Amino acid sequence: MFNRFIKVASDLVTTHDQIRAGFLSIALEKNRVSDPYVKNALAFKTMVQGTNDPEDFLNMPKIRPFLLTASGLSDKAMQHLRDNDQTAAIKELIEKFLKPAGENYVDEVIYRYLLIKGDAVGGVMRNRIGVIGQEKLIRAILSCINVRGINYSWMKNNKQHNWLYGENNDIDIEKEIKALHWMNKNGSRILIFNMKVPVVKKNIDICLFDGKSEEFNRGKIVQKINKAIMFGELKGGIDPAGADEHWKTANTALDRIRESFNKVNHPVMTSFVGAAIENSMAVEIFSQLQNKKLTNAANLTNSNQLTEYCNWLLDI
Amino acid sequence: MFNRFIKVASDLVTTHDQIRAGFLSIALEKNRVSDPYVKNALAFKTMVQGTNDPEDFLNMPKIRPFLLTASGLSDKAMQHLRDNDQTAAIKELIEKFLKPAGENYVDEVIYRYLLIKGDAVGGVMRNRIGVIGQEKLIRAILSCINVRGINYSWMKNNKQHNWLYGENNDIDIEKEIKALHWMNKNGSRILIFNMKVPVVKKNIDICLFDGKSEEFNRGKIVQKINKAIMFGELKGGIDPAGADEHWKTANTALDRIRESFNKVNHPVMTSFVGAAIENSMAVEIFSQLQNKKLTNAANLTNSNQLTEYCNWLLDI
DNA sequence: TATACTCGAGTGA
DNA sequence: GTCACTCGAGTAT
Repeated sequence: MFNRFIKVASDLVTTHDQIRAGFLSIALEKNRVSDPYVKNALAFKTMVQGTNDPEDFLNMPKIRPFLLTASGLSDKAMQHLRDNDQTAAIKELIEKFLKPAGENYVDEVIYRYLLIKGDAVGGVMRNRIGVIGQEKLIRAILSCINVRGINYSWMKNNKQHNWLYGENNDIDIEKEIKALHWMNKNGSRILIFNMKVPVVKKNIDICLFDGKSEEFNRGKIVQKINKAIMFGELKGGIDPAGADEHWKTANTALDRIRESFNKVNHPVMTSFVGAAIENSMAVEIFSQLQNKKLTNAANLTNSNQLTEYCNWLLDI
Repeated sequence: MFNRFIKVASDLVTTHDQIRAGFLSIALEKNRVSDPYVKNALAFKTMVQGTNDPEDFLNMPKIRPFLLTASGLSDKAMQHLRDNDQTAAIKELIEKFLKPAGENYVDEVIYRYLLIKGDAVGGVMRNRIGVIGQEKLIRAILSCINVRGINYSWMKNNKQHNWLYGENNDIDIEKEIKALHWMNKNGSRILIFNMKVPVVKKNIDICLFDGKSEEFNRGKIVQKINKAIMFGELKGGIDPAGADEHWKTANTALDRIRESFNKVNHPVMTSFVGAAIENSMAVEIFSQLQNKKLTNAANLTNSNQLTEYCNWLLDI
């Protein structure tokens, strides 16, 4: 059996309480992320004291980035635009919105800046939520390692590429772990997070290789097809409305992994860990587990399933 | 051959110019969508004139929705929270951010409201972009119909379910079309957009059925397995960074369609139309076209490919 | 540096 | 109510 705590498909489904908790923590974090933009707006308000007309903004090169945002351009959009597109956007902002606002033109430009940056805050948040999911998984793995008294080493998420000896008082190291190494009954194991795997030509969240610590070789182990053991997709988001959407993405990603490794005659195991699992996708996941398309799975918000998944990961 | 204008994979790739144009039109539209929120903020500012302290807000029930937003809660999040969660969020907003802001507490609450609503503006925009993509496809189909002098009828996107005779001066009807009907050499055809198909248990963007207009039967034709001809996924977004992400989603969606109809022994054709197509996914799409997993495809921003796709749709 | 990762803000059937 | 659609705001490798 793949996971003792997944006996029927519905065991995979996320509870309402977990969803509520997830959205609450998003709101808290969003307030922190918002802070600098509030400050920017206040600073802008000070900087443009003394102007009498929105046209005056055009003579203040320092506020161009602020105006570009206020004119509706995300940083992402700007990468695809030319300088004159951007200047045109600012002029349109002034003509269409700031001049009609009359004496309220300062509020108008600040309000528009904040609306556009609010979308940016959303983007930053989504990345954070993903990182937090990864940290939660790593923390769970470390807990299993510690409970079982397994010796391990870990590598930081920087360019040093040196293994650090795993201590028992390893508080908060999940925030800086790129890779883990340990031994099990089958041999030496290296687990890497978020790595581009050349055979697939794609990034993969969870990558398990057979290899001694020195075989990590500055990340080059990902090129050794024969060392690959298991790959997993991790989805840390809690939104039930996004659950099926992101499972569809993960499903294609996992298919690409299987196909790429089958093509080089080295089939690998695959797994899925998700925080937002709804009924209909749970049925698909469970069915893939039964027919062994998927080797293992867990709901990230279910500590039993997660522990079971981590122990399996440590043992294969 | 599937499409005369797709001879090699790279023919599918979106040009830089189209990407630029897409982001420019997003910025324009975003400014329009932002407008009401700017007005809300100005209205709030007026309403709270006369308050001296953020605590005063607690006695103004009318501004509770505004405060909820300012406290970091999206409308989506609120669906998953209880009343006391929401009240707690407002109290935290006041204690943690508004009181520390001192006499600037009104600006602070307005700025936070706008940042959170900015994320909402992003959400509204994404839905609009999707709708605009659908309208672009429908317009292209109508153009082909008109150029070829095909008689057609169409049904509005409402509960009436009556067929309207297609005129040649059909300006802007793409905005209200739910379904189209016409005849071709193979029989009577009904094309429905954005319908849940029971066999798949999922919504599908483009649904082509064999059926006389009366067989539409208030949408019940989607239950007639034998009437199904072709299903397509449409992705109207322009962002190249999202291209592979959304193609992965579409790919699983198309797989579900094929599997569901194969299971009931009625294989159907499938197709993909996308505005953001990058090289690597173009290779996958082209390969699926060659091995006939995918029956046809087009880049929504390439009018040759799109016209070819629409004519194919009218003829199958 | 090209490429593809993070996920929920909306919406509607 | 339930479910799953829209897509780009960021980010990183």
